[in-house]
Amino acid sequence: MIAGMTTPDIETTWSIAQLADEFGLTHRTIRHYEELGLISPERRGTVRVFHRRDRTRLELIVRGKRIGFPLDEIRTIIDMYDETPGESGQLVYLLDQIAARRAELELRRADIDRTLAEMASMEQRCQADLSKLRGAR
Amino acid sequence: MIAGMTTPDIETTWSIAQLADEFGLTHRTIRHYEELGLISPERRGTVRVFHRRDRTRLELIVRGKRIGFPLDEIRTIIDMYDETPGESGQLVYLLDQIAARRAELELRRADIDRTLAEMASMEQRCQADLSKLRGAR
DNA sequence: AGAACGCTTGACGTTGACGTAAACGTAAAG
DNA sequence: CTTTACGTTTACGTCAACGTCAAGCGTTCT
Repeated sequence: MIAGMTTPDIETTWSIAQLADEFGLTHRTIRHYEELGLISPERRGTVRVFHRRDRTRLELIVRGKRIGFPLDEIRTIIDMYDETPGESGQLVYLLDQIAARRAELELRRADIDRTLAEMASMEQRCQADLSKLRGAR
Repeated sequence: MIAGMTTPDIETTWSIAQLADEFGLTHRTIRHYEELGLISPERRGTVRVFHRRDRTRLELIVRGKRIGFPLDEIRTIIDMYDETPGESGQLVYLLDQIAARRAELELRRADIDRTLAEMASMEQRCQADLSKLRGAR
């Protein structure tokens, strides 16, 4: 009856629409990521076929975006994930990259923590003021 | 000799150049923030004079940018800081805003933590591979 | 007086990250 | 066989966040 509706578990490839749906992206966005080389889905004729690798890369992309990285940087980051450098120089380079990103991330986390702390204290003040108002009524 | 070089402690206002320097921004950027209503420095004639309020707002802006917020959102956030709402409705609204931003921030923090964890494990693997290579030589 | 600073306002340019519209291919369903 | 659904490329548009001149004003140093 409805094709592709049953046994979604064994499914090992995805269409652009499925992934767009799953990650809340548009087709255009996904194609854009391909243009920038963030993903490179298989082509069956002209049609894009996405494998698990593409799916996980998309996952990393949206996470990177939530964190606030630009797409270029995201590419270098997710490229780090599935590079398997056998050579020593490459390994050192990768470790450098990791250190750099890590520093950046920790800076951001510190910023977030401070902001969260300030918001907590703001919330305290607000609720104090509010209960004062409620008491005065 | 050099004007404005001595006793920088008592200084309570700043020029655009000083703040640009201090925060690593350009004049254009600061003016842009003013155009968007993120700051509103005093005008002495045509010249901008920045007070401590503007300075702290700039501080919050750059932090917000590091976190990855768009300038619009940053404005609503820093506006929360120095609003003193006497009315109950405003207080509730502010509390809502705080909750929303807070949720967003915690999501980002979770993303960052996961990424940091993955990077840590990547680093482990890399260093293991590296010491293997070094041992084999 | 004149040159040099520092600051100002336009106003157009650029980059990143997509949106959007046009025009077309393909394959199953009615 | 046409419609419908889903997919494709090409190409121009848009919005945010500035960059980059150009031209001018007001002190201050010389």
